[in-house]
Amino acid sequence: MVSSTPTQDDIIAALEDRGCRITQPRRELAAALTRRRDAFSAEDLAAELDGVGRATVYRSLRLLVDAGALCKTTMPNGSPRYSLDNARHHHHLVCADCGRIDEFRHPSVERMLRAMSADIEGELVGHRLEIYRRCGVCAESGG
Amino acid sequence: MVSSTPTQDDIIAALEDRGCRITQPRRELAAALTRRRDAFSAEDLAAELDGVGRATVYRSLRLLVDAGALCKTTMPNGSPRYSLDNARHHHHLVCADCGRIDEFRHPSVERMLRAMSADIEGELVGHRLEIYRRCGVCAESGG
DNA sequence: CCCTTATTGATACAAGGTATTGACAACGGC
DNA sequence: GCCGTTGTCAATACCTTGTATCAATAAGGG
Repeated sequence: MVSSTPTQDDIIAALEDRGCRITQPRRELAAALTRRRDAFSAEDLAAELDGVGRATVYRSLRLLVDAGALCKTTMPNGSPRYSLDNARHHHHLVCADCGRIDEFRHPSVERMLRAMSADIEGELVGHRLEIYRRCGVCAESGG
Repeated sequence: MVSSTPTQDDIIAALEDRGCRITQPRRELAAALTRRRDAFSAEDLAAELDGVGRATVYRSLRLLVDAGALCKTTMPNGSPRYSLDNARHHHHLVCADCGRIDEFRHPSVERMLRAMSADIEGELVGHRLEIYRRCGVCAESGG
């Protein structure tokens, strides 16, 4: 159970758990991920990893999202960003200005889903929730 | 105030309200929209509107989303869909199987947002919420 | 009816991602 | 420790969902 920022080994372990082979490109990718403290685009990451093919970066990102080691978040303009997954179940607090992504958990979200499932026909199979805000830094700097 | 499924005239009116010119392509597009009872992709619509350029379709869809006559929703796989906007403020109930999109309003959503805004640093500027389910039809037919 | 200006269609381009394919390398078996 | 299987790789082509550009056109106010 990973409960704080994952290390390179945590990411590798997530792949091993899924029965994936641990290859050199995946090791490089895991290392690059742990160096990133912020949210990033797949293209950014691919550009950083010179020896690794673009398709491999995309494939690995998908694997890691499926494995729960990464989160994929949508910016207000629809552009996707990836970030390390710190906690179990959470949602995303996205700064509409600087793009910074924080995870958060709030009991009201689960409460909302429970309340809705009672009133909704059919079985709930998932949800997508992003909260957009201006973060503290942007609120101060931006007028 | 449009409160049930909009007609072609409602869509045209939404464009007029924004000071847009009512052109032949936009009339055709509005007619095509009212013929669609389901959610659709922009490419589908563009393919249906033979005389209308692809760029025009995309431009008009954006206008109509901005004007509040259309909703843009994200499917579980990330692919976008458009649907007519029936009510004022609402969220989307998307069937993960057939792609059917229903609008819904539930007080718990607003309650959740209020509760969170109290606990979140910075100003909330928006949100994105989709609920994925299996609709009644799919639950019956699909085993 | 004319003039201004928004709008159009065509086309090129961009972002983000998947499919294909021949080559390669991980790793289990021995 | 070597070998064969098979997952994975890089490269590349392609797809989807748009946006930018630009010359030609048509809406609609005066």
